[in-house]
Amino acid sequence: MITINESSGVPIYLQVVEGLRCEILGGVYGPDDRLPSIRELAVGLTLNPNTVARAYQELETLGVIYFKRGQGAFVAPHTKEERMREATKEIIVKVRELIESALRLGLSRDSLRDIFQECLGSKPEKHGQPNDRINRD
Amino acid sequence: MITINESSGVPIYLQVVEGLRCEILGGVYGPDDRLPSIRELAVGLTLNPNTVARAYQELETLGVIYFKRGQGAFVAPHTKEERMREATKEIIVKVRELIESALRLGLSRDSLRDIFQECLGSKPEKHGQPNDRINRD
Amino acid sequence: MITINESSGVPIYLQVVEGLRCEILGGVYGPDDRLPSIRELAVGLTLNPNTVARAYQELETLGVIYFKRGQGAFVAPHTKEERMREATKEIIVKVRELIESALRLGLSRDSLRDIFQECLGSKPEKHGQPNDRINRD
Amino acid sequence: MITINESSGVPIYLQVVEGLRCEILGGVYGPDDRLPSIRELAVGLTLNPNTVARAYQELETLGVIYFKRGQGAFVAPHTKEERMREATKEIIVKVRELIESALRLGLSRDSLRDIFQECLGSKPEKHGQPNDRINRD
DNA sequence: GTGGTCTAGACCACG
DNA sequence: GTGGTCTAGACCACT
Repeated sequence: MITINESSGVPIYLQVVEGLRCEILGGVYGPDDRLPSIRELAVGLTLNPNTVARAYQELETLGVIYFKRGQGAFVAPHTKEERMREATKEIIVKVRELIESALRLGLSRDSLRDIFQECLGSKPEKHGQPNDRINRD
Repeated sequence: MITINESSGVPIYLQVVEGLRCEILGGVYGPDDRLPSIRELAVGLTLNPNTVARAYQELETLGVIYFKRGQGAFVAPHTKEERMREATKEIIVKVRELIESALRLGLSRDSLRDIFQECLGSKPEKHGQPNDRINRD
Repeated sequence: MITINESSGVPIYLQVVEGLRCEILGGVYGPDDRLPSIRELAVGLTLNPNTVARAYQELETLGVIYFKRGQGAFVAPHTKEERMREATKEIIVKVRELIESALRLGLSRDSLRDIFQECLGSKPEKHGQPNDRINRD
Repeated sequence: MITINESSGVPIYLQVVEGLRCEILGGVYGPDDRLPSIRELAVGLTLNPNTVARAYQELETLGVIYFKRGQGAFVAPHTKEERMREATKEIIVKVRELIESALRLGLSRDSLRDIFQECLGSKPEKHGQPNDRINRD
């Protein structure tokens, strides 16, 4: 399910975009599967249909989905590998930016490496953070 | 020196904030040193004084600087260790967010580890990316 | 046979309209011949009967076909010359619009002439474009 | 000046897009020139700002303009040649579609050639069409 | 002042 | 039912 964080500063329509991309990547919707209609999703997420429509439009220009007139939106038949490559490229860009800003703030590469290790080592448990060493302040 | 990227999407005043924080961390300005005046910096960076003023305001609320009426802005007398801890905490939050979004996009922890290693291994050369393995696709 | 391109942006019912007009012009159906019923055509093209019905309606208002209650749709007894003149008029209108928009975009009349020559010179082969000179870049 | 035809069926925001593209191509706005603000243009064309904003967004994704936060929209510094090539490619696609539909309607290549010649030969005079031969019906 | 986002509600074309 | 377009008006962040 897609979750919307209204106070995160991230535009809602982008959260919808990312949420749907994840579901498609995760196999919730296979190639040429029909996505929920704009109105349905808008009701489900208690959003304005325009906001959802904007997300769908974004996904269309990204080539992730396509529309059939009067029938709805469908998952574009790209291979999972293609989409993984796309996702990986985006993450790499973000990692680079993060590293750059961290270095500018004066952190050493070694401490960054440690931080990565700590954060990555954590299991995705909902409650309780095993990395208290990092968390304390 | 602070460099401003007008088309990076990052608000200019935040670029100024980060730039000044780096200079302070780097020792360009010591505790209780006077920072350049808003006007001076605005002229130096060819920015609107309002933008620089907003950055200074932000730095004040962050506790990094303080103002003396009629005299200007001064570096708050925190220890360098304190500021490093602050910076580290911020980076950790960002790393966590990045990891979370990457996992949601379907990347494995192992591939993430690899990406970190690759990007971290890169020397901070300005031009040219040594990590062609990652860059190509 | 009529071919439907679902993702061409052209409304499906208009594709049906044009397809039938071509068949009538081509002599597949002569004056006062009975056209396939809406249901038959819908099944044959795997379309919604509503869509085909709308195409027939359009053709009726265009004067290309007429209906007999309970019997179906029939080709209106216009001469082939009349229909050709109609078709020609429509094409001329489109050509004018195209030229106008091209001129507004800054193309010269001479380059337009060249483009026409190139595109017209192409044989109506289904696959492969002989005009690589234009296509490449 | 941009003119909007409300009853042409063409979405208004696309008319704005094409209008601005023409003005940029025509040199009304040079590289890195500032375009009228969304609100200004909306008032000038008596459109809703949202509609104009959508046109500007479209132009941004097309790479024709770029935004500076808080300052407005500016013409992207592409060469006129690049833009001409783009425009030419689009026109070629349209010409091909037009020819194809004309052939399907039964017109011969020769008559098409004649129509092109007639329409192209016409000078862009506002009133009176010299091509009465084609116009009569 | 600038653009960006969101909501609300309307109308339309299409299937 | 579907999405597409448009308007109106609100609030926000940034310069």
